[in-house]
Amino acid sequence: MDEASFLAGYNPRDYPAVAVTVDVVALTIRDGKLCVLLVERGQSPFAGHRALPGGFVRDEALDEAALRELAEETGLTPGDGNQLDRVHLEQLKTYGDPDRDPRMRVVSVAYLAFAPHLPEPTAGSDAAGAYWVPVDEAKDLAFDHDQVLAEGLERARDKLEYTPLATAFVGTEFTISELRQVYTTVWGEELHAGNFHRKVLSVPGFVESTGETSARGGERGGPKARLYRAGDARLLHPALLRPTREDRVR
Amino acid sequence: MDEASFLAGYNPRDYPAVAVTVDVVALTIRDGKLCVLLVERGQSPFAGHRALPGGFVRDEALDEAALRELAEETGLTPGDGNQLDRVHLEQLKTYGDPDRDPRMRVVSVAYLAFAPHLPEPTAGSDAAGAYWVPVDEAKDLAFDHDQVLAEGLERARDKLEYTPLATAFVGTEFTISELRQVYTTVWGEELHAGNFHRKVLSVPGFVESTGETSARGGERGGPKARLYRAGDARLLHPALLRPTREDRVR
DNA sequence: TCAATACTTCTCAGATTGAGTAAGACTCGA
DNA sequence: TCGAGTCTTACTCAATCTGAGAAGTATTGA
Repeated sequence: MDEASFLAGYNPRDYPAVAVTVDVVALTIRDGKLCVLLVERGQSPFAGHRALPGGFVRDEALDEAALRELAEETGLTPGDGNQLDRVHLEQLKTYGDPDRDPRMRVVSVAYLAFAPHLPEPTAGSDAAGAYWVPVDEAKDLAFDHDQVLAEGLERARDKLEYTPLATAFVGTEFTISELRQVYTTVWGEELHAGNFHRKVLSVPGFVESTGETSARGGERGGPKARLYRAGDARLLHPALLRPTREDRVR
Repeated sequence: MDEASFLAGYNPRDYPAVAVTVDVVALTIRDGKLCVLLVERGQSPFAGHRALPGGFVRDEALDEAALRELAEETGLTPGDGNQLDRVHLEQLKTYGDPDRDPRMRVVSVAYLAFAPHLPEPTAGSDAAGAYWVPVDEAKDLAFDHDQVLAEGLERARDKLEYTPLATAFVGTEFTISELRQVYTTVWGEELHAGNFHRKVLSVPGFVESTGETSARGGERGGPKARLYRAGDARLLHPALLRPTREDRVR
């Protein structure tokens, strides 16, 4: 289509019908593992495969559609004072290869969601077919969802470096250790506890002290730890860089 | 829509028709200024306003649609050995507010393009209505394109820090000074020439020497400079951080 | 009570950064 | 042709940041 016909106005009936959906890569940490929310597909295509939760966009903004899908699959109601209100949602990427869905042209806007510990979706609800799966067991997903998940994980790992995203995985009050465990879980690498501590406290606006102390020490011993909450920084400066970056440079 | 009806199959006729377009934020440096490619709108809505180049997605991948739109508006043919082959294209974000186009629901996938010096689109071609505009003069654009441009610029400024993106704005062979001018132009900040030099050469894979020297010195004096080409790094480590980040942290 | 754990702080050497300086190559205009 | 000004490149140095190790102490489970 040239510029003239573009300006002449839209006539979508001249083009094949396109469906627009949202898919959500919802990540949380359960039992020390990074997990993603998946749904079981009952019907063809990809019957028996698992897929990212998602669905058609209605008369709503794309962000709203993503939050709605997440709410439906987790069984939680947004704005209800539950953990869903603390979920961090951001757009990941849009996937629109002509043959990514065998039935028709589907353009899917993928979202990335970071959540603190959410309850297991309850059976009997709309969310009956959804459950949390450790990311390293989430393979063979329907459509191009393997790729979507992979790109979502890469984005999450990167954002941990230069944004306070890690605080979205813990409760409103947390210890430096809990925060460090988010990093080690998502990155799959151990971090030097002392240096991490120094670094987190030295980045302006990353965390602020509550003045309180945790109720008890670690599971296997150790002293009580001071509690912090997320600060007002939107970017970490200086950033918390991953130790072994050289591998990922080229 | 609940999970059951989602799995039951798509029936897009149950939903309002949605059009999918691509819009391109094409950036280049001309006369020491960061410029964006805009087209003039002749028709309502937003007649007389300028807009980002874009159009409907056909039976093609989204990336292909973006490259095609860019080719049509610049008057260049992809794969033709011209500068278009060196353009770096990446997806920016998808915009889909229900009322962003007054005529119907339009979901637009925005792309960011970084180009070395491209020719001015020639009059008489399809690209007659397109021209390069310094980004600080690109205001009052049609639809939500002010916002799209703003987010594209922010992305470009960020990516200069941790990717070798700057090399996409210069020729295949360039001097360290030319590279530094890309940074100062995009960031709008002066950089210490000596430190920049040291830093660029110390980042593995950022640039590699050609062994050659520029044909002449700077416009107003100075010695000839060594020539480099882009290296094989995809990420800069350590990154080239902007000097005044504190302002942007919260 | 003991051994193990782990929060927090400290130390120290090495690397990196920002700011300044300097030698020499080059351009332009007088 | 010469001199002033410009620019590339390299070097210096103090301040800061980093990674690695270790110390001191509080707390846990056995």
